[in-house]
Amino acid sequence: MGESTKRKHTTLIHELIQGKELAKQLSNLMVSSSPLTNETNGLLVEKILSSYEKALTMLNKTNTMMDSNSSFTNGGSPRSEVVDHEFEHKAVFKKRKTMPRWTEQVKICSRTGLEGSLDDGYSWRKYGQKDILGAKFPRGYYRCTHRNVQGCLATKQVQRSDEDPTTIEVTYRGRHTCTHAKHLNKAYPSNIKMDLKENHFHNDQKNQTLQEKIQQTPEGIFTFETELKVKTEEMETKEDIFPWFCFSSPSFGSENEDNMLHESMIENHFMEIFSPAFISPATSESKPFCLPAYDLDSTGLLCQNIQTSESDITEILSAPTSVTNSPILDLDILLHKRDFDTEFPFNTLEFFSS
DNA sequence: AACATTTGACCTAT
DNA sequence: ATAGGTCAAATGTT
Repeated sequence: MGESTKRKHTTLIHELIQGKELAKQLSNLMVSSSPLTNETNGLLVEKILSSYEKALTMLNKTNTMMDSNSSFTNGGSPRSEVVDHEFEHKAVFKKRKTMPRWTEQVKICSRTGLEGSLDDGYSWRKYGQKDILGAKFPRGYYRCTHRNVQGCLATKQVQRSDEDPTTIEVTYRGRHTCTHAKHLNKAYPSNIKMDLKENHFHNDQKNQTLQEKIQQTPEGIFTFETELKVKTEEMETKEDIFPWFCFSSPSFGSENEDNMLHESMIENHFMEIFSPAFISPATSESKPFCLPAYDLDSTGLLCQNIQTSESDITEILSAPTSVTNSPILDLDILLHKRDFDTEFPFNTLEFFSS
């Protein structure tokens, strides 16, 4: 590469570094004010810094390559595309490492195995599963559904705890930058109780299937009594608290978008408390009171669509995402959970202690 | 067709 | 070398 081009590159890098530093200073200034009211701004700064970081990384890499490979000067060549993908790929690993990370431990009722709180208000897509050395249960890897569309890099890992199989450890990485988070939907009216009571589970055929399926469940995970407890175990990056951990925010209730998220999050949690397994709105596209399609994957966790052959049980608890033909379960099921318990007795403790 | 999960291969960090 | 994390082709579901 020519000397003048190289000098231009150096200047460009210098400018980028300066911009990055300025963004950092701005970020520091913002920390002194209320971090919650500044969440949106913080996100913005985070994005700015990330852009600078990316640009610098790419420039540095290009510089190195230009030095080592003088023929590599045509930016639009197929080779450069390959290289770009390489950057991207490596950047993913690098970025993951520096991303905010925190773990939430979700306690599940020993009798249920169903955990509504795994619905954290965002839609996730499973992209991998791994057996972890020394761990009894595999770890599931999830990324934000809107990653491709909006470049949202949030991911989570979900794994059932070894010591206490009634606990599920969810490790989040990265903050959501997408705007499609389900919790934005205000599809759930506040008069939940009334509306729910209007829906009746009166499909006897389905009921029969339910009984059969539950008895077939090898691991006896399901009952219809739920109870949940969520605790935040670890915050590795305190400023990157997941929105719905911020219930005590003094600014809660104001009109900014973030706080509206909080509000609907609480709404969702309210729903979950009543019926985590059945009315959790995790993936349903704003179709109130229709069951989302849920499944237990081999990590023992709820996931969206029902495909696992082992999980025939999910036919019971799943509903097509289409409104028109959704079988509807409602609180009646919950209200009659005792009936279910006596009708389909099985011991989930056995499962969890195995 | 579009979008989901599964799973073996591959990549990176240690 | 190995474990953990991610990719992507195959496959399933709606």
